[in-house]
Amino acid sequence: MEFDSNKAIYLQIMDGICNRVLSGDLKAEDRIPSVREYGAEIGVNPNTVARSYEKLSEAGVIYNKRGIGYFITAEAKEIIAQEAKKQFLEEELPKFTERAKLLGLSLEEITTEMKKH
Amino acid sequence: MEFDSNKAIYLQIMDGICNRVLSGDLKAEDRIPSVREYGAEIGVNPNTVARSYEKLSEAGVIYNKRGIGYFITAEAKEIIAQEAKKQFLEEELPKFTERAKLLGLSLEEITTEMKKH
Amino acid sequence: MEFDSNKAIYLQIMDGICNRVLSGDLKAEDRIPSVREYGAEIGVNPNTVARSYEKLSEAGVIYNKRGIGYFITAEAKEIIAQEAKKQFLEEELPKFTERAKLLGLSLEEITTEMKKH
Amino acid sequence: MEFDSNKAIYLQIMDGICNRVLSGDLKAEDRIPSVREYGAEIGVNPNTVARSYEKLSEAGVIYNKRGIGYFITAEAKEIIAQEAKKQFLEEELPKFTERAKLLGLSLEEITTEMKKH
DNA sequence: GTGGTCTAGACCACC
DNA sequence: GTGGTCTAGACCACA
Repeated sequence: MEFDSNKAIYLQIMDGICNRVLSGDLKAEDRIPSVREYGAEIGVNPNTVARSYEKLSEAGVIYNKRGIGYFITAEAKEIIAQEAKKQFLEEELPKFTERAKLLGLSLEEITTEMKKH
Repeated sequence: MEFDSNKAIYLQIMDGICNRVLSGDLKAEDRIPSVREYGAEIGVNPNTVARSYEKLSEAGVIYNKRGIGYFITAEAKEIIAQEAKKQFLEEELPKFTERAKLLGLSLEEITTEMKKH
Repeated sequence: MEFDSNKAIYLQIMDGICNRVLSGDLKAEDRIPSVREYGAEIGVNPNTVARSYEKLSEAGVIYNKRGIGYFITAEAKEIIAQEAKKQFLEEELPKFTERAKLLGLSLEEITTEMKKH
Repeated sequence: MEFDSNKAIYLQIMDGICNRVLSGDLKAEDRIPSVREYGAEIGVNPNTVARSYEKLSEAGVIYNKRGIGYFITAEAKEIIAQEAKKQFLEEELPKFTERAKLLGLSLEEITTEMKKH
């Protein structure tokens, strides 16, 4: 797995799991790999994976069954979607539009460009 | 001057100068303040300002006249605009659209939202 | 380690690493010492070593794994050789020949002299 | 006049005058411009030009007639040629050949390349 | 005055 | 442990 070295790895791991939940790849009660397993799989220190899991647990996206592993919560998708949507509309979108404006890109150019993706 | 503590000061200084060039406030051959002067003005260590200047110099936005100071290059505006546009279209926009797609937002919703700003 | 006081230490550190890559002493994916370690070893402030590493990183000769250290890139040797050759043929050699011409030295004299070394 | 910002301007001025003597453009007893004149001509602070003239005087390449100006000495060409030749053969040429060797360039390649200039 | 370099020491996030 | 950033203060060559 490749990481953008400009962003903390544990955050990128969190994003990866959240995105898999959003996309439906991970569903409620699915088990995710142990920190050791997952760390080995993506070539990252288990401590770093543990940090991601800890944060996700705090957020209510996953929960721990002692001695068994981590599982996706029933509310995970909802939590993530809600949080993500809010942040997207209130922070990312305004920043994005302002930046486009500064660069002299019109709304038409933007939408044209977005359709390519 | 206020700085966002989430971003390195030297980067924010660079951004500040680039924006002043983009806005036309700084023009080709204009001299920018000495590292000591500017550092005192914005309450930052001269070394930190020097770091910004060095980076901008490498980027071709400013150049140095020995013993005199730093000056805006003739190509500064072009370089900055080009770089910014490239980064926007190749990195930010794709990330943005992908994120919107993941959140289930349609192109119409996005554009509606963008028009508000 | 000894340094030529006419040249910035951080440049000499860079040269040292580049030469070790060229000679094959350092290969792709090899780890180089941490800034603290290397600084202590050669009697130089870690900040100065860090500056060298940063520059080499920008040049694509080494890359950083967060929290782990710096490693030689796969393209390092190629980049260094190419850059060195380019600089030699386009800058040093012309300067050298012009200087020889100005001093009234013929090509034969030069080559004879060069064979001695 | 253009200067390489990596080398002190006063040294570049000295080189320029020495080269003009070597090439025969400036001959014994020729007057060179006053520091003020020359500074204005090449866009350099007169102090900097003065520094060059001072160094050249020390070296015996030019001499001063009080109130009149600076003149090329009779021995100038000889002094420069001798000094330059010595430095060239003992310092520049060995460095040059070693560098070529390091880059894997053969003597034939070098001479071929030199003939182009 | 200008920038360039270096040292020493500190704090931080991250692994 | 790792590097990234910042401060403070120093010395230097140069204009």
